[in-house]
Amino acid sequence: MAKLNTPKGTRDFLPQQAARRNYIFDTIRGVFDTYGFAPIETPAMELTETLMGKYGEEGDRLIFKILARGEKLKKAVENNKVEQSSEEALRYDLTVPFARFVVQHQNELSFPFKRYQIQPVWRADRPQKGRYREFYQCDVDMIGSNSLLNEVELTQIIADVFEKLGLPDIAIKINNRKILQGIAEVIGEPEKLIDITVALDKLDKIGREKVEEELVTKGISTEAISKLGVLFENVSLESVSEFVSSSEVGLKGIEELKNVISSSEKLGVTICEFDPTLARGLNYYTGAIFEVVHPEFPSSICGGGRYDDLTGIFGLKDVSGVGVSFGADRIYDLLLDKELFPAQVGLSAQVLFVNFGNKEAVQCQLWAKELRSVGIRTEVYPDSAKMKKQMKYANDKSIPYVLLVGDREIEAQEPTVKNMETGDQNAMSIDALIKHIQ
RNA sequence: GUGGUUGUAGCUCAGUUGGUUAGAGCAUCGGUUUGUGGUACCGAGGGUCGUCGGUUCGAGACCGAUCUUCCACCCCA
Repeated sequence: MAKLNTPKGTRDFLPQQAARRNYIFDTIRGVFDTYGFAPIETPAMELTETLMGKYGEEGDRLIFKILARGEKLKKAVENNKVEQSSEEALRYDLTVPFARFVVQHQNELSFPFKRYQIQPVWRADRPQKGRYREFYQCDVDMIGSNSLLNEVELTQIIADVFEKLGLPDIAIKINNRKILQGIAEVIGEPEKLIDITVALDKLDKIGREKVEEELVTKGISTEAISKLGVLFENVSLESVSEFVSSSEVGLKGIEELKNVISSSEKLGVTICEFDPTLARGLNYYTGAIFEVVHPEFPSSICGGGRYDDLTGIFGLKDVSGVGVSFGADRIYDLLLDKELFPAQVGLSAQVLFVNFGNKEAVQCQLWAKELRSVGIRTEVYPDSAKMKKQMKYANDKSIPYVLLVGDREIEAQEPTVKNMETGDQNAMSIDALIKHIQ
């Protein structure tokens, strides 16, 4: 057999895996529906210019560019051009395409606009555990409303989704970019917000010294770094509030954060926790930022935040949005590790008709039609293969009832029904079988 | 993009310091059983040892490159 493989970081999904993935998508979609979000879809590829510059330097590098074709490629090669990519690139996430979508269709939408979108995205990243080059994001966003009610609704949605998936032991880590901005202001380095937040994000991972080293390499003054000192020792909500008390933006962030956490708690969502080191590299966040983690999984399984200016880049000012993205592939890996997939996910047919030959198969098709009309999942084996093969097929697919239809059964108008679990079998009319199964 | 790691049958893996025709279990297919699966027994198919190049009389084993896997960075769902 020829050596076959899917491209790096991409996978095939066998029937059971696909069924389990659908279970995740269906669960998430079900929750989104109950909050009144509407589904949309956008193309797998966007114009390169739509994507570039929205994700920071790192993000831009990971965008899959599509090669130019035909004459354009020929010319580029002939002229020794470095740039041989076309105008198109595969989408890197669903949020930026959504912003483009909103601006482009602003006159056809009514605001605040609540949408969800479950589609694959592509990143030219190095694959590792829980990290793929093609993966599905399940995005839910509301745009055109500044209200913190939206943030609260998102924490409810997150809690609902993971409750339904049997994963209540998650934590929603919350921070606010305004607080981080306040910190940057207080230490006198407001321009270095991104560098400071990214470095701070690693505090629990690499420790204070390494963070300070990184800050130095980013050109932040030692004076500013020493001012940060207090935060390294005590990063409670109180200490951070105190730290940013001279910054208007910082205080606003604290206020928003407290509001979201306490409002969520009143609605029974008690898994939110303030994490001042949560930064998230995506440049476009301006307010609340979220990340959902599970103690037994190395990376976040859901993340998002508020973005005030994203549509501004495409020419629509003063429209704020907030949303989160569920990482279906990581959730899949986690559910698999913890063996949390319900057993009935991916059940095949309930009934298989064994095929004895053309004449008998016609009777099977007629009876199968009756069973299907009342919603019983039914197959007719397509070939009059050996009985052993057909029984094995039913056994392999865990089909609980096998129906044998030969001359005797047609004569009596009652198929022989075999219960594959007990091995018992007896003649039964189709009506009796329907009653028995239902 | 940086550093490391992995690759032998569909899957999980053996393969002695380089030495004839590379093995096992599971899976698949066939038979024992032409109207009976899940157990048992018998048998069969399936591998240019990831790929290309090098060292050697001789390479699955050694060296180099490349691809892939996984891991740590970076970043992120």
